[in-house]
Amino acid sequence: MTYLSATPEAVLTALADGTRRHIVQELRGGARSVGDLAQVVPVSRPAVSQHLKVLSDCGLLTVTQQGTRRLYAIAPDTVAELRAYLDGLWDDALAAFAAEARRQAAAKPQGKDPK
Amino acid sequence: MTYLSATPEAVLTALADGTRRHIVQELRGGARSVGDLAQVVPVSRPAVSQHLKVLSDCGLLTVTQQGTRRLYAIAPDTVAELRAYLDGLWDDALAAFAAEARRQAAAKPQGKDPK
DNA sequence: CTTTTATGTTAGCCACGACTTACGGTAAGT
DNA sequence: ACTTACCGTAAGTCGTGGCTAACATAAAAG
Repeated sequence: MTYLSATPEAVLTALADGTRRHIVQELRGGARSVGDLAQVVPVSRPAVSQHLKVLSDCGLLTVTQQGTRRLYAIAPDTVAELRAYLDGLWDDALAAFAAEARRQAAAKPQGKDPK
Repeated sequence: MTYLSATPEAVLTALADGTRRHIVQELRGGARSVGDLAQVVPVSRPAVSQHLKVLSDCGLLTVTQQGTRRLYAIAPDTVAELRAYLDGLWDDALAAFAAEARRQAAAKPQGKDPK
């Protein structure tokens, strides 16, 4: 629980399951309880509980206990980390793509424009 | 040239596997061949080929054949689509988080939420 | 045309994980 | 204290998917 280091790989693995994506979709509007989510997601309540454990273990959800109920909500920090991870992927891919385009333009003497 | 990519869900499912993430990481620097990737990834060459098929089927990689070799590269468009999908997923969640923080700061008592 | 290189494809085995049922535990209401 | 509501956990089943090994394919080289 004290593992603050939520690796983007773990978050991606968690988001691979469709039921977990469904749960995250439902949490867009705000925090909700387990039984509340179980009424929307087409699986049993324990299954929802297991998915919530996975999502909170990877740091994507936070838990706040109110009496006998537990409210789960999306953790913005982990979201920001995942976005940064994908941004890095996107930037490097774009640079490589541009380099490839330049190399192909230089190799093909179609317009003779080596930039 | 720009093929229609599959759903972001398929991309997330593809990125769930660690070996496939490893392959994508290796492709950040630019396009590489299958045998070249098989020397870096700790699995057999056919396994790499299967992963590359999954990654290109979901639109995340592009293939360019040069003689007997096949060069795989990251498709920036699909990465951008995935980023947009994820951004749409948490945009509302971030607003809900801010609203929740304000509500908790304003309402001190533990009022039940009749929903 | 035969060989070599580089890759895609298939069959089969095996592990991981998603799901359900059943049970245990905790907090509020009566 | 008893009951009810809400939730987490354990055990077990079963489908999905990743891996290796063996075979098939295509293009360049000789």
